[in-house]
Amino acid sequence: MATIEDVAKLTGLSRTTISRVINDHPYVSEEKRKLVLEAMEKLGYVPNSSARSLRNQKTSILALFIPRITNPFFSELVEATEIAAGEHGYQLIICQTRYSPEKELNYMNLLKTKQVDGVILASIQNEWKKLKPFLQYGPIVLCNEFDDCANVPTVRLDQVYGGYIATKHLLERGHTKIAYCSGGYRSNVAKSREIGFRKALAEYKLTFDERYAFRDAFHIADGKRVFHQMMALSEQPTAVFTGSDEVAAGIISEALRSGYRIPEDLAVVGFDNQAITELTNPTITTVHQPVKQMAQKAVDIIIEKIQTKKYEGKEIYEFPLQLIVRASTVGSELHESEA
Amino acid sequence: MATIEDVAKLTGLSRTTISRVINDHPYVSEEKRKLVLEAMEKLGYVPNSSARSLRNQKTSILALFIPRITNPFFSELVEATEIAAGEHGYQLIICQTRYSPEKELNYMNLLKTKQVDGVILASIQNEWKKLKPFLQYGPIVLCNEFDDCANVPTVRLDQVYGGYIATKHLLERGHTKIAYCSGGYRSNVAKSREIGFRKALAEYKLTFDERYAFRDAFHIADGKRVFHQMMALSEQPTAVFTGSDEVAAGIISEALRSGYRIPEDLAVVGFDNQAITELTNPTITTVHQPVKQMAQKAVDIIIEKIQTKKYEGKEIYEFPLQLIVRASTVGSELHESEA
DNA sequence: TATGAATATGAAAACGATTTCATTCGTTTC
DNA sequence: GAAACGAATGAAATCGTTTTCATATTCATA
Repeated sequence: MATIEDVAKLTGLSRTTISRVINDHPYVSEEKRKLVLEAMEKLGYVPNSSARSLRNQKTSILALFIPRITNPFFSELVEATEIAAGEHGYQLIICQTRYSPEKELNYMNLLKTKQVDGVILASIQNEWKKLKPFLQYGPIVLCNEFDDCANVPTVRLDQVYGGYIATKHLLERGHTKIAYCSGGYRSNVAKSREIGFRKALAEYKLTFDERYAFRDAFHIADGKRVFHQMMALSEQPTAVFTGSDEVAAGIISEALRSGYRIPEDLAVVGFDNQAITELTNPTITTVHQPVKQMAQKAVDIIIEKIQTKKYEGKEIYEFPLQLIVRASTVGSELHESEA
Repeated sequence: MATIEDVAKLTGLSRTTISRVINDHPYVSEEKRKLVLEAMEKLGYVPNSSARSLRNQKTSILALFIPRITNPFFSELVEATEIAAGEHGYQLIICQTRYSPEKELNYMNLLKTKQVDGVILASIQNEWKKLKPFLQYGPIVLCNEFDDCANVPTVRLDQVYGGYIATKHLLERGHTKIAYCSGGYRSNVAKSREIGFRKALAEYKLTFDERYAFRDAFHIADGKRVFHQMMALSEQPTAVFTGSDEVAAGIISEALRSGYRIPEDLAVVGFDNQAITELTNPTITTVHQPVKQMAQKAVDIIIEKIQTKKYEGKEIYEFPLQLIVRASTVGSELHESEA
């Protein structure tokens, strides 16, 4: 492989001048610039990234932490983040923690060893005090997931509101026995939605019933399981709030198979507004999350932090959620989207 | 940030000895080793990745090229590849070409600039002669997608067979008017499946009908569109082969909504064996692809190539596909999986 | 015509690791 | 008792850039 030294030799110039041409620095005569560019072309020269990273103390790589990419919500987040990073000349390394605190800490060493310039956490598996020490090595930005203790920029969605509007929608339609599904106990996203859920119940003078709570539902298969668990209860719920469209779809699928009518026997609300919501019959009422905007903002912020080198300091950027009403809650009646 | 020099100073030893401890080299007394480890701990020292990459001429990063990650097939591939890479101490950079030849070539510079040690192509957007020159900079391994001209290791699935068994299944059930859906004209995966499709037709003395061909179907929405296009034909097909479960699900969803019965009025075969196949009612007959095995093999191969530094040479590793029979082709009759 | 910019170039020192080559001890071995 | 060998250590070169200085030239200005 040709190095900058080879180009220097071929042109009879110094490495300095070659470097100036590469980096578009001033004070290079047009004559030499041409000469250098030709030599680079001829040798097939291209600057070595490792050498640049070492000298410039930056890698132009970001790390994105997610539990697993096969969750469509995170697929969408990765897609948007990769595109946004690319627009800034950054590459994206994927870190699947698979809900393991150890794996998460292990991936954090990417920051410590300077293999990446910054870390975007879209999920959090450790207490903040375990993660905080890494801040001395580079910026950490929270995106989607959040932590009240974390003194770093956070790009998030108003999940309390999301849980609230979805639940209120069910309450307005007369339901009083509403089950609650979420993914994970540790997640503050899930906790916030539950707060919104409870808030809506409270407004209707209802209390949260722990028997109706299922906090370990992530996939389609979990939805199917939960449906049967719900139906095994002495007092069956007439509606269910879920933390993801996959879970909602699983519930609906199994309910239909068991001869239940949706939404007459069971109304279902999903979350995420995935393509799957338009697939089932009935289609799924859900909450739309502006993932692209969130990802774009997170990338903008982290690049700013990389440049200013100020990593600490809480900043919250919050985007709104939107209820999308479909047939899984309102049946064949006329329905419309509401904000 | 502490450097190796700081550790050397604190211990009164040379950089050489510190490096020996870091890399577990022989000829370091137990006494000094302890001393060094303590000093590293005390200083919070950790080796700088860029410096190591430069000196060792390796980054421990792989690049994975895919069209877009929100396609569940590629999500699954990324998940498996990231895990396999991690087991070998490699990180994974995601490159979404979004079906653009220019983007693909642009990402290829990661190899040229030595930002990654190797490239795994799970999709191909350029003619091989455009990609071949990059082989001088590092290994390229094809995984899933393939190209007859490419003189590099290829890990693939027997797509001709996949197209064949799915189609034969429909033929055996008496269908003679079978539509064909695939994703992309450029893909050799799609082309191979079509060969298998045609082969099965030929065995039943049937010819391929171009009016029944839809080669631009990727997503759920495409499936819905295709359903209506099929039904607008003067002679409507009674069965349809699709290149993805999403498309199959889209077709089924729209068919049911239009009052068609599946499979009585229209039998549907999907591809990929995604979770979605168990969601629809009826469940979807599909072709299972051993994605994890394929990803694991691709990673093993590329790491071997990185080590041996021999990049050229065709090697084909092929994994089998398997038909999974479900209700979208056999209705309520008793059905079973066949190999 | 001397003076001070502005322009153009290069030598050498970083960046932070690893590796080659010497060197210094002990210990065997003949 | 000298030669040979293995263990333990360090000085300095190296990986391929960028940047800091220093120097040389040109050119306008007083």
